[in-house]
Amino acid sequence: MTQISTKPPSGMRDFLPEEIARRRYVIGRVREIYEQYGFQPIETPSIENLSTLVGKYGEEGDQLLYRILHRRDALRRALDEEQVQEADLADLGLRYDLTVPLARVIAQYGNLPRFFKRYQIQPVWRADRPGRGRFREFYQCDVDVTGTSSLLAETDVLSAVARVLQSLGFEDFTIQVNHRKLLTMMISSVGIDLADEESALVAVDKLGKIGEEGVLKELDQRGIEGPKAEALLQLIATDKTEDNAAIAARLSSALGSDKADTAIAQLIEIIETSATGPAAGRLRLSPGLARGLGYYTGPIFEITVDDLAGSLGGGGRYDDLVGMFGKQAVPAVGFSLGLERILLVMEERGMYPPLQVGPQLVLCSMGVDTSQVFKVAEELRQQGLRVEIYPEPAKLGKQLQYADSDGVRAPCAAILGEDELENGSLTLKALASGAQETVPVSEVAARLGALLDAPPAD
RNA sequence: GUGAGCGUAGCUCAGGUGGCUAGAGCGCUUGGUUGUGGUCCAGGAGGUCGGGGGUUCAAGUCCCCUCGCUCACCCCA
Repeated sequence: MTQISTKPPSGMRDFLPEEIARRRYVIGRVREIYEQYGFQPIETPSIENLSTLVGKYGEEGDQLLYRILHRRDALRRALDEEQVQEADLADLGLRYDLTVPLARVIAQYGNLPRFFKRYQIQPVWRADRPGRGRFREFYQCDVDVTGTSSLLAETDVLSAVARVLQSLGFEDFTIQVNHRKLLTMMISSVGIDLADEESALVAVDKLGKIGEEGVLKELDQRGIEGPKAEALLQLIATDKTEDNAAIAARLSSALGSDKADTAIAQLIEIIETSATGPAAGRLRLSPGLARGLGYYTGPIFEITVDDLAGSLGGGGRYDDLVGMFGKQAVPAVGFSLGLERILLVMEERGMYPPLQVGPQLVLCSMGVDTSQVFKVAEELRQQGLRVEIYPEPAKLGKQLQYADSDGVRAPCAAILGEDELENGSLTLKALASGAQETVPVSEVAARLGALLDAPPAD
């Protein structure tokens, strides 16, 4: 093939104006509400030192990091080494999430507020295989609170994301809640070796998808003996009639340890505190919820809706991550909304309001000098209108057709001919109804609304 | 990484068992209509049929390889 491919790389996308309008609408809501909850925006570089990223996400995550080769001489030197290791060839990587860069920022700057509440909406990159709602470059919308172990931070973060979804029109989401320490205790209480913890959790996490039979089979494949697997499944399996209090009581008596009770009490406190906010009634104790990322230490969360296999977002407490940068440990909790997932579900459910970003008015002209046309356009723009000028001489019909074509979809055309120019006026034409009116240039913005509302002329 | 399916015009897609210059709708464009579009009529442009190889007198069609995309699994946002 001699032609150069014009497609973007697999898993990456171009966004055309229509798509941008939808993305901006959602991002706008997210920002508005995150700020209402007192979070401040930050941004960090797309590229981090590899040492910042490696070892934070578990083995699987390390595999999915996009690595950036050394440049020029450094690469040549690395290639000349006797036994070249993959690790020697790269020193930088694209960020895999927004949480680790935040932890680096917290460790780096000593003068941040004691309770740093930040949000961050930027793309991240993962080298895995694209699928439905999965991309190699995708946006996350993170909120985090650092510097406090108070469970109010959890409540705040969960309420903020619940409010975002609510304001976008979601009525049916569930926030699943679990605790990392509870998972560990469940694993050990049934006699599974802690070395198998991660493996067992992956299997357990699939309960909702593959059912009890499926989980038992999967646990067996992972070398966990039948009786232990059964016992673990007993702990995590819940049915819809079992409410949060019942699940909590059951786990407490089954595990019978103070540590377990502490974790359970934390989750209950989060749920109870949230009861007066937007997350009320949405939180559900899910003993099987595991989450893949390695850095969580306390409560963990995930938001799901029934018609999406994955999640709309997830988060949790990560009290040890900042300390991994070799400085003082700082407790933190955060949540990440997946922009692409939200957009996918909204698209499928038709949840977008009408969004208009193109020109409100296309200025069409007939036999008028371009400098005059431009002058009039500027006057309209000064009135606050979004104005596009038809740039070439053409028949009026063609200009009108263009103004109403896909991808422009201006609600109105303005006609500037010799007559209008002479009178300092424009002929406005509402393109949907055909209603038409000649008005002074200075009054176009004021008259436009009424004209667009006018009944169709025939 | 595993399994299945699909790649024909800018877009959505037709093209039984191989057979003339590869089609339709939409879109684009010219004219009918020297300042009124979205209807109608007549024309026009646009395709290495994803790429490479093979079988054949003959391949969009059959076979092999390859690339890309989609769906499911895996994992995740």
